[in-house]
Amino acid sequence: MDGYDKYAHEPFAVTVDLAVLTLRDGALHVLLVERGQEPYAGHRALPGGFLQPDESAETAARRELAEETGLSDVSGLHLEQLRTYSEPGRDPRMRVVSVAFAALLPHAPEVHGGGDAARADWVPYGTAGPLAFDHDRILTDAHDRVGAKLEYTCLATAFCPPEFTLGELQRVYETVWGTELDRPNFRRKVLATPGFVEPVPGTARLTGGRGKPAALYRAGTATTLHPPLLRPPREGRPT
Amino acid sequence: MDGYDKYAHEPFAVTVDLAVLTLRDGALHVLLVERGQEPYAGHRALPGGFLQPDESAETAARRELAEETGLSDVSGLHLEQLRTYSEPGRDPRMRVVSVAFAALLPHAPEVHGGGDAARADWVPYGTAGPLAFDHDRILTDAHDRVGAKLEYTCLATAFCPPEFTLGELQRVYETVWGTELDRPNFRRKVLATPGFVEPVPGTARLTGGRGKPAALYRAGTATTLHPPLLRPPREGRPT
DNA sequence: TCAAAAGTGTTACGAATACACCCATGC
DNA sequence: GCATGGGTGTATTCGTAACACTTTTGA
Repeated sequence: MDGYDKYAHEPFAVTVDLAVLTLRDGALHVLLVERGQEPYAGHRALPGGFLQPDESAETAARRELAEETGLSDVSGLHLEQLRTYSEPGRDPRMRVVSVAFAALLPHAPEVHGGGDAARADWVPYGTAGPLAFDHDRILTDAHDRVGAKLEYTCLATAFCPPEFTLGELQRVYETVWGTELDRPNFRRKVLATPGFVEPVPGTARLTGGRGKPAALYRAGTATTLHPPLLRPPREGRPT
Repeated sequence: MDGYDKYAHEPFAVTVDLAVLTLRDGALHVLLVERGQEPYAGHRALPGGFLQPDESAETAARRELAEETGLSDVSGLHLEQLRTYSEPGRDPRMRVVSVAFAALLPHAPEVHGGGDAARADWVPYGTAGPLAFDHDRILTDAHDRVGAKLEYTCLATAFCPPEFTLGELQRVYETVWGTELDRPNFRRKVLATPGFVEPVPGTARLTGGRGKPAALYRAGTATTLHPPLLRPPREGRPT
């Protein structure tokens, strides 16, 4: 609008923040860093950082994840824009507009601090106390979004390793939603949706050390679920 | 993370872009401006502009809409973040990160150019030729998102005036999806979903000049649809 | 009387639910 | 054997699809 003067407008800092979710020991975990600097030094926060001049928000998200937590070249990392948080005052230092991402991981590799993060840890979802900035809000939004997308997309496979059992897939839904599902019905539903999963022939794996070995499946080619796999309507939730 | 120097990082310009959709004469229309300045002077583009230092993206979106098209104090304007476009090079002048919004309007008030927009017009969706910047992509994303959200939210009422008939609501679905729906079934489905619509007692309105006057409804309090109102699975669409 | 739009009824099919039941493995 | 987890079968219930039919208006 005002032509070409790069400094004609108040400069905005643009950052990315990542809500990295995974399943560990049957519980939803989130990747948090401990901030090494003010503001909020010593507090926990979502990993993230400033965009560099030549990279998109998606690129910056992967870079920051690698720098701050050691997660790089992660196979199967699902990265997806959540929304952008731009309220004035969300960072006390200056005007910061942050593009938030939700990231899903099949396994939970060990992480370590780096860059501006004093340390990095997997923390069970919901036990992290107040986070820095508006990161509690971002984390809640990420959880809501992931829970909703499980219903009508194949997103659940992003929590699973390349080959997985239907029991593992079901535990993804149960963990994220916090509900129990009927195993036979879940199984039929998933197998009846073309492209959701495809069998890996002739393979099986013991899961809990006990029980019948389960057949293995791969993620299929579909991305959306028609019809959707609706979560059971809990009372108290708005219809 | 380099502390407090506002100019330590390359300055990013932050803008908002709006895909404003409405129904006119039974067809989906989008609000486009004609750019008055380079780059893309004379081309059509989505309305939008730069964030100011003291406002959020949502605030900026409403302000730019008023400035560039004369739409201000619009009752029933539904505004919703779409995603943020941050690829380097999407604006030839400098690094611009744009927060895109989808906006839905019940009626289509007359609009006029203003600010940096030479003119503003309602244009039938799909007839606008190539838009400036990556605005074709943004517009497509907005249409996809709205179409998808009709399935599992009450978003359709955002296209309707405060009081509307079920026929009008059905036409929203049919226009956005480009399909025909069975009227009796649509009717039952909508009325069976608590909180979707509520009747306005003792009122009726003629719709097409002919036919039986239709009962009027208001938007209800629900925001999500359980179970969803799925669009008919067209062949060719991925399941 | 006709066309157009709203509204009701009915039947058939398919999906989701809630189970009971069988299979394979480790201990 | 028995506990544990995987896998199959089935009856019932509910939602949807398809379509016939009635009602109320303007022309």
